[in-house]
Amino acid sequence: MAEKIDTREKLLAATLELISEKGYLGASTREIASKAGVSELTLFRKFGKKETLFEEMLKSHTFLPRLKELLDSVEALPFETVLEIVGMKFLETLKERRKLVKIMVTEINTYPEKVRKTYVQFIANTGDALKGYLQRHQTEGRLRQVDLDIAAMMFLRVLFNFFQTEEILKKRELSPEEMKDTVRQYVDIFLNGILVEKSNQYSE
Amino acid sequence: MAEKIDTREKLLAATLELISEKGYLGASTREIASKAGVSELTLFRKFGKKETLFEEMLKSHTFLPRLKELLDSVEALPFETVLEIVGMKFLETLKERRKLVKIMVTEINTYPEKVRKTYVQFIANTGDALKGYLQRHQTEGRLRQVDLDIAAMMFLRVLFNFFQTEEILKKRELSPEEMKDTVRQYVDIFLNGILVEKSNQYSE
DNA sequence: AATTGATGTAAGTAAGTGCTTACATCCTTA
DNA sequence: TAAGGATGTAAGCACTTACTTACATCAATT
Repeated sequence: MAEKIDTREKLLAATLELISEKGYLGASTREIASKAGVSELTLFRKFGKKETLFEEMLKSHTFLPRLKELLDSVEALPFETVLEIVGMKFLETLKERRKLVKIMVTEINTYPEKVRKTYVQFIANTGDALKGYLQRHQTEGRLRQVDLDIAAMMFLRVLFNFFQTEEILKKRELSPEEMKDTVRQYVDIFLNGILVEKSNQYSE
Repeated sequence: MAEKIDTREKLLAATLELISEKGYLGASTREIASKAGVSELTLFRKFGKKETLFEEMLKSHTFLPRLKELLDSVEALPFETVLEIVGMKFLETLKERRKLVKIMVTEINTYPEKVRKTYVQFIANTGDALKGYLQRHQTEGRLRQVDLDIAAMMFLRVLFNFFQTEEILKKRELSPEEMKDTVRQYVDIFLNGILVEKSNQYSE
């Protein structure tokens, strides 16, 4: 009877989809059940109430920012490259979890703590990992004495807002090339901003 | 009979307040009218339907980013100071329009075009003004040859996301001192990132 | 063959929603 | 003082919502 799990997951997927499109209040349990291809009663048998369904969906579609491992593997590469890789990975994860990101941004009113938790789990964790990487280089004198909490978050804030504006607000699909270009330009400015020495590759 | 206008404005204010708290669907016309201290019927007599009320509210609470004038008046000051002033002004405006900002971010699903318009009107205009300022200095060789559209927006994105995370997501009241400190650190990195010469005020 | 567990259909409930209608009460202006 | 316009109260309508109850189906397990 493998349907048991399957049904649950179909419901969770439909919930993610519909709530990201219409919001928590706009997505009715009838429609969610219908999209999942099950009866509404099944929805209530599995989750009891809509609120629980929403919570379970948030739990199940969590971010897994495996950035620490990634950073270890690219540590030897030049600064610029590492930041570009981190930036791209960050944007790609946002894109992959597009619907969840939209819900996070949109449903702060619905269940503030749960949504906040999901957000922090992803953004703050990524920020910490990035901060750790920068720290190693700061102690070796390659970076200026800026606050690395602020600096790491600054980098992610730019990317997050870029994603939010283009993909969520403007409903525009970002191509990999456009993402890469954009990340490059942000990295250029950001890196120059925290490096001790100018790289000057753009001097005319 | 000055009440005519007063009633309208009380309704618009209540709409802003309630929709920012509970979302468009969560804020009922009954509750809006009650918060405005008028009867629900009055609401419908003035606005016909909820959708119109929402639209009028968006129109009435528009951003007026008088940044161009501000930039003219501080043009002679050092770079760092100008950016700090612009950053603070930007954050202050976001704070002042806190509820509207929240609605903009939250209600993309409700009326995408209207919300987008409100957003663009504010952010893009501020970005343009800032870009103009930077451009004058770039042509005089003080700034590196970075794309100034990207650069100006980068600065605003950091601040917007900072505001969004702290004030909206974490529901934390930012003090002027904290805002000033934060802006300073972002300006420091950003400015170093676009300047031709290092300012080096942080070298140990 | 009997039992069990997951699912379905169908009908319904209580509450809330946006919005309307009918009628009354003011206050201001002519 | 009469008229008009803005507001109010009250009732209600048609609809949707989250959620429930009663009963049936059907596959896999025992």
